[in-house]
Amino acid sequence: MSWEKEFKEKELYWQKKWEQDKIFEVKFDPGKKKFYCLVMFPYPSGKIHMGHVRNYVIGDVIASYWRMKGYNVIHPIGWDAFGLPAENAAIKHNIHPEKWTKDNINNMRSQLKKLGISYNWELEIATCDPEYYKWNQWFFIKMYERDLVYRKKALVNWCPKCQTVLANEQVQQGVCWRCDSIVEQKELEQWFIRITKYAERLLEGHKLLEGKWPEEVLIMQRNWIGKSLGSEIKFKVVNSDFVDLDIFTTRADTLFGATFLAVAPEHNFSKFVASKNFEVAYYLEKIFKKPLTERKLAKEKSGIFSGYYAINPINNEKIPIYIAEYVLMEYGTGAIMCVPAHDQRDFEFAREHNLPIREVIKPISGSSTLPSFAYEDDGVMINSGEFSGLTSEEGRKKITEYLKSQGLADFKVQYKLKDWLISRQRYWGTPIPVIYCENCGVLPVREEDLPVVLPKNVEITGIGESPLKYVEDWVNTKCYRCNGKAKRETDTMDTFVDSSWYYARYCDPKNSNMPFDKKYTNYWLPVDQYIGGIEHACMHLIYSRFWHKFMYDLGLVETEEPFERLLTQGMVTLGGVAMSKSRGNIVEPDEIISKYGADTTRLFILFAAPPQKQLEWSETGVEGCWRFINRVDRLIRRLLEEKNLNFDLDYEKEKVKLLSEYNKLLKGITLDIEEEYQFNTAISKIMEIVNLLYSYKYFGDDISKKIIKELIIILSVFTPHLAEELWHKLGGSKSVRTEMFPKYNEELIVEEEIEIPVEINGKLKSKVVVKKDLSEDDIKKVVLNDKKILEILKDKEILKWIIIKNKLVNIVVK
RNA sequence: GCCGAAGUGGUGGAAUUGGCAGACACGCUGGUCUCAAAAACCAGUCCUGUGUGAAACAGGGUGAGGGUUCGACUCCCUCCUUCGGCACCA
Repeated sequence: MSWEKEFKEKELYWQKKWEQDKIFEVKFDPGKKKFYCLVMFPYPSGKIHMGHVRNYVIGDVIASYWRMKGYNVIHPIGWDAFGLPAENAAIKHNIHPEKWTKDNINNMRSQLKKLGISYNWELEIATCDPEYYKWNQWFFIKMYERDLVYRKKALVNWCPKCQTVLANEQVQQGVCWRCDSIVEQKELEQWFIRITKYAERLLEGHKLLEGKWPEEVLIMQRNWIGKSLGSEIKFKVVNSDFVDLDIFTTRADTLFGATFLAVAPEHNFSKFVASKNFEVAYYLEKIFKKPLTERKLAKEKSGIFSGYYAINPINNEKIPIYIAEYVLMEYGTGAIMCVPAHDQRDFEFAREHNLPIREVIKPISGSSTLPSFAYEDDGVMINSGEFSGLTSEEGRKKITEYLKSQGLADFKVQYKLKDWLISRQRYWGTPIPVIYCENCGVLPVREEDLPVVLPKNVEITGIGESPLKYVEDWVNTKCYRCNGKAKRETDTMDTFVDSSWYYARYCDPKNSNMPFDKKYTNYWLPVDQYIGGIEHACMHLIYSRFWHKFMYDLGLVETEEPFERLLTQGMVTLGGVAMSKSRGNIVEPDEIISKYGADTTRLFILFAAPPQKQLEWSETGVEGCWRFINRVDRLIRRLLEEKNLNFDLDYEKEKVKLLSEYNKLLKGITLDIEEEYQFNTAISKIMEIVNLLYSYKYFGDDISKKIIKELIIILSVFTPHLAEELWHKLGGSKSVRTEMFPKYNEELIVEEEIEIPVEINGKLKSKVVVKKDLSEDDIKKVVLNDKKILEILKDKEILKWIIIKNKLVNIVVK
């Protein structure tokens, strides 16, 4: 049998052995310091891809390292099992979503096991399991009780031919993915979670994460939450039943420059006007026909005069009110004051509709961009009555305070973050636990009636309304209050709900009385290291932070934040672009593993790039890693054969040198893993250790034997199968993965003599060897004895000596 | 448009955070071994020039240009390119 084949069989052998011996089994032990290593759980799409492999291999390095540092490590895995693709598969292949999902899970589980990752499989969960989603429903009810969920009308994508709601990903360039009909917008009553109530706390929490999460992610979240400090100002509407319009602005200092108001087409004021004015009604109808996405992309500033005027509260000026497409209903109040001189959008609108542009802010230094463009920066107020002369910053405060005293304004904090729409008109998700009673109205399901189990006897065709609507014996139920007729909510929850708290469920995955027992979560949480793709920066990582804070408020968890440290890994690419089916540039993990084995695959993925960066797949690089594995194997064979050592006089010196080099490298490896996640450089240092051993003159002595033993332990973090095999070859009886990671010994890093570079005017000219910590004067003497330096200095005048001890000498000459 | 990250040999990537640029690999070239090949091993490999049997030496070089400094891949300014996020947020 070839060695490759033999090695691959060895891998399977060890995987089985680890499982049998339960060496990774989780041990709840409050007396021991813990480490929670979590990778973002996969969606069971069918088979694992290289991105998964990278994610899980990185996770395994971290989990293994801390386990071998003596921490009690929890390293769970599970399945984000609800979602649309299962329904699409059902439509396409006439297979039940549950069957499709479970088949995929079984397949992917066995694929994952081939990687030799140290998971706690006994904690495995799947979110489509009623024992799991029961608690989604439970949390929903707790939120309902605390007024954190509510129902309101919202737009959905509607295919008029299929008579069904479409998810955003089922709308392709504005048409239905199945029948190519043009997609329409339709209003439906839907459930929302009041996440905006937590906006401030989500921002506050960032303080705890600084330095532990990638700065980039924190910035993305901050922008997503989008906090603005401003003012809400009342404008009275002249001669109408509509008394006033509230507007939000961050630029109260420009109030004197407001020459008109604009309101969103969806605003009640617009509807009010449309009811009286045919032209406006026609305009709105035209606007509402356009899909929302298209409207948002429109560059021209369309709008129509409402026929009404408002009173600017600061100067009692009468200004026209427009209905304008560019005003968004979902932000602020849906109405704005328009200051064309100091806002580019208002400026463009004013130009198109011939409205006056009045300058009220002058730059403090430099010149204004007017009249070509709006001047949007802060400055000094002009043409602003008694407020003229104030800076923008003072003006915002003074004007708002003044109007506040008249009851016409107040300071206001605005967020871009919107409430979380969780209703999905889908089958394969958590049923929203609500019933609609003919007498009692909307009622949450009682806790004791949970879970509301998803019925299995459905037909999924992709046509018609939500599949659940047609399951009559499920939809029709009784009201627990009046015993009258009631219907169940047929919408299911967004799958981001499932992934918002799964990390806590892992701590107590089989609990049927509560989501989890605090006894366990208080020990295991927070997650010490979370690993996943950066694409989750804003959705998943905000939702789960919110959910955690909600659990904190319920008293279920003790920490403010769920994830202590975050590592966002880069994509795996081929030809410089992400692997994808449509591009046809996919490398199948299964094929690579069966060709080269798991260890080679792991090693390449870790070695080819630092984890945060993009990783370009390279078959030759993989082969190089396979050769390295062989090189290590040969080293151990050599050790077992080696004999007849002649210890010469230089033995002592060589030994000290080897130990010094080794400890230096080991120190580097430790720092690379622990602090920098630099697995690529950690591996390069391992390679250096191997090279060092190969060239060691007294290979086979006690020192080299000891280093080899430690080398194998270090290797077990990266290439566990190889390490286990070699460990046993050298007589190990227990698993190498349960050994302690070697500690470097600073004292053994001895460098009595150091070579330091000598520069002249900053250019490297020579090198001298000196004793460590030699005094500056003595270094000078050595340098002035150096032939090359003397030659150069012959006809030069020395201006300055720069001597950095043990590092470098630079002579400045003329 | 705004925010962010990055730009280093033929390639992936290093550089103790301001101190010897190119570690460790891949690839390539030459050699050893072999009937041959693979593997392995040894040597070379940033560019240019002078030079030679081999060597050696000089100069240049981290996207471009400027600056700070004895000294810059690293800090500051301007610009270019690539990638990511947000995008009429008042």
